[in-house]
Amino acid sequence: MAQAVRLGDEELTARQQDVLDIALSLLVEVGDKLTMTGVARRARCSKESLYKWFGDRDGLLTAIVQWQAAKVRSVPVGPQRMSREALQSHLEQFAFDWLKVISGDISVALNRLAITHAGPLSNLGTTVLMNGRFAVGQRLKPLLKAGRGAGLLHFSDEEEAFRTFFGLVIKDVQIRLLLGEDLVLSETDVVRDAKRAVEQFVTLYGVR
Amino acid sequence: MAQAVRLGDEELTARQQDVLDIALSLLVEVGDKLTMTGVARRARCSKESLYKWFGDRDGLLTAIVQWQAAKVRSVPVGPQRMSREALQSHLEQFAFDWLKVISGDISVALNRLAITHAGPLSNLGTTVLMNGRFAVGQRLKPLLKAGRGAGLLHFSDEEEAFRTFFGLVIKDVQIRLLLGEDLVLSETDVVRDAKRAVEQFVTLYGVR
DNA sequence: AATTTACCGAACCGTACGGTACGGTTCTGT
DNA sequence: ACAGAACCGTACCGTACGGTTCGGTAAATT
Repeated sequence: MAQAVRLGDEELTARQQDVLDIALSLLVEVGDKLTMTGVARRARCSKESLYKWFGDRDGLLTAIVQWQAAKVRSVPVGPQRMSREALQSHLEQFAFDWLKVISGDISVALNRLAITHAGPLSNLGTTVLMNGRFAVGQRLKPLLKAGRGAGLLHFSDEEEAFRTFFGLVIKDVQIRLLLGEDLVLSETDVVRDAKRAVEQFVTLYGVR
Repeated sequence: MAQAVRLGDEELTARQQDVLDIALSLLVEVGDKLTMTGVARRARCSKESLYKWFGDRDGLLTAIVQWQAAKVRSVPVGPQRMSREALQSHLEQFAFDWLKVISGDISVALNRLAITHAGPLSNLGTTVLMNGRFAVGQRLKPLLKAGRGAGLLHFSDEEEAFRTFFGLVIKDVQIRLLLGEDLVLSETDVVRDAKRAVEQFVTLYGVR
């Protein structure tokens, strides 16, 4: 038996992980027209295996989302001593990474998928929300609190501060991409936008 | 022949307008599971008429979006003399209205629909973008420029100023709603958020 | 070697839905 | 009053796709 990786309550063999990667790339190409037959053909596996592994189509889609989410988890920033420059630099790095992810093909495809199947029937929307906006909040808030602890930031409600950071960084980028606008963000664009967002955030929440 | 209303290159009879309203309400209920048979049954018309009037399913969806967009157009604000209080009040009103629309069932349903069918094949995404984000920009920018003309605001790039306003007002509300989160915004919530967004915007772009 | 397990490929089934055809009915204009 | 257009309701067709079944194959297990 090949190496298995735990994911939620399931464990995935290497083969199944490969299939999920292939299915994800296919999803990026064809969007919601992703079909079980198509996945099977591209992954050179049988539909029977897909149903055996993932239950049904919704199970496959959920597995794709969770598998991608598991890959994205990154290291949390520790609440170390914060200089003003270090805080600014961390925030810029954060904004940069986030913008990069949000504007990537994979993020757009997964968010489209989850939005399409949003509703009480499927939990895809919840999953994407938890692994997207929520997870980012969990990683940013310690940084904000460290900044406040060092006397560099001032805010009473960390959730509200985070949501403002969200707005300043993402602006209208995500909705425009989701609606299909051909918006190309060069590396320098992203760097500039991230810097400006942090600058504005510090203007609003910075001390002195 | 009943009264006809021009819409794009088409003109719609009163009956067709009724059908579009009914189709829209059905869309809000069932989302992307909207079916031609369902529309025909709810609207008490024949499928044949639907196809005669709107061509195909995509034509019906496009007509729904355009019909709603035509109803939403509101009066532009004139570039009158601006006091600081008047500008602030106008911006707050603007933010309030916008948040209200974005968080409404109809906006969520139409944006979901357009995102689902985004891509080079259908222009639904473009239509929603043009009548949503773009139209709002066209209405807000004169207000911003009037504020700048009165020496109350400072910015070099009005597009950038608008996008910042967008981020501060909408924050994560739209994406959370699109992903199916059961987010209830009371009237007082919206008022408070709109005020805070304008306050922050003025902090960033206000003079003195 | 025999048996079990896991898988592939392909054929197959059921159904939902987009789109069309057609007979009957109401509306409209002369 | 009458003709014709517009429309309703429904039956029907074709297809795409989710899901199932089955025969064949190769590797692992006993």
